[in-house]
Amino acid sequence: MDLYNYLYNLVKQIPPGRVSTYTHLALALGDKRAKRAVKETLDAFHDSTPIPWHRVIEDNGKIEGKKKKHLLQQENIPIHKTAIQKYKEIVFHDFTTTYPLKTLRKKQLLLQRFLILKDAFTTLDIIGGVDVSYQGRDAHAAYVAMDYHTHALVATKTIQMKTDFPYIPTYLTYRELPIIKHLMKNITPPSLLLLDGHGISHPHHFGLASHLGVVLDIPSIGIAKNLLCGTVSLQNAKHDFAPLIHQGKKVGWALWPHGTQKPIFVSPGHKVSLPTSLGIAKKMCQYRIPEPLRKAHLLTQKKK
DNA sequence: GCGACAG
DNA sequence: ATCTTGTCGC
Repeated sequence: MDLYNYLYNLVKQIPPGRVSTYTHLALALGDKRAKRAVKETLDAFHDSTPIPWHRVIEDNGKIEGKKKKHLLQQENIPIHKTAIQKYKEIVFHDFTTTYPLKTLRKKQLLLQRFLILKDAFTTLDIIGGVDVSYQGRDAHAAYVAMDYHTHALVATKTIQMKTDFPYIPTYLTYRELPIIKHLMKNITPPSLLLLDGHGISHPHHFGLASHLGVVLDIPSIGIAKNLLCGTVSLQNAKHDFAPLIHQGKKVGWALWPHGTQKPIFVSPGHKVSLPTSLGIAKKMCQYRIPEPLRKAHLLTQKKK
């Protein structure tokens, strides 16, 4: 799903003499969570695509930027200072759309039925780690495989690819799935895969690590540097970890490797139990970030 | 109640 | 994630 292109086609629907807002476009994409992504996408890429980006403004009718103001005035839109006059009368929100994000959410929930949250792996030899970095729409992904017991480096691979989906909270999978799928082609499957993001500690219990685990059919664990949902149960904390609770259910752990100030958040992806996910994450931590992920991150940075 | 929200 | 320099501390 090329969401950038889908967004561009929505923007093209705004007629001259009318304006729309980041939020209305996000709703037309299917989720108001996409508001930030809409703004960032138009700000960053409007130069490289022929769309009337200047007709998209803030929800309050305020205009940021001289260039946008000038272009709107050329279309006879009355502006006083930074505010559009009678802006509510010219706001366009009657988009023709199929709400692609709603469709993706449904697919996410269908796949979630295949999720297994028990230890369902036979061996534990090779631990893989995947990380992706970006410069504009250019994505670099790296895979690092290490021996679970000796921590010896076993394999690495990096690839480059164009991204067709912006970052939207809770839809991270759809940004990174294409490049990670490509990255994992023709690779000896590891016993288990570490991913940069959440597993079941996700509003719909199906974050990046869970989604990729199911799609690739590989046991997986999510390692996140920030919380997406839930709270850390500090009253149940042990020396270096505490359970992560979301809607009354345990969905992962906050882990402080080697007494670090800021924890990492560990959650089962697929075919791994809660206790096992914590144990493996802890065992792979030489620094704050588990070693296969840390090495993968360094590789993607070097590739740019 | 409202808003924010992994990377 | 990315934009970015020096700097405080083990």
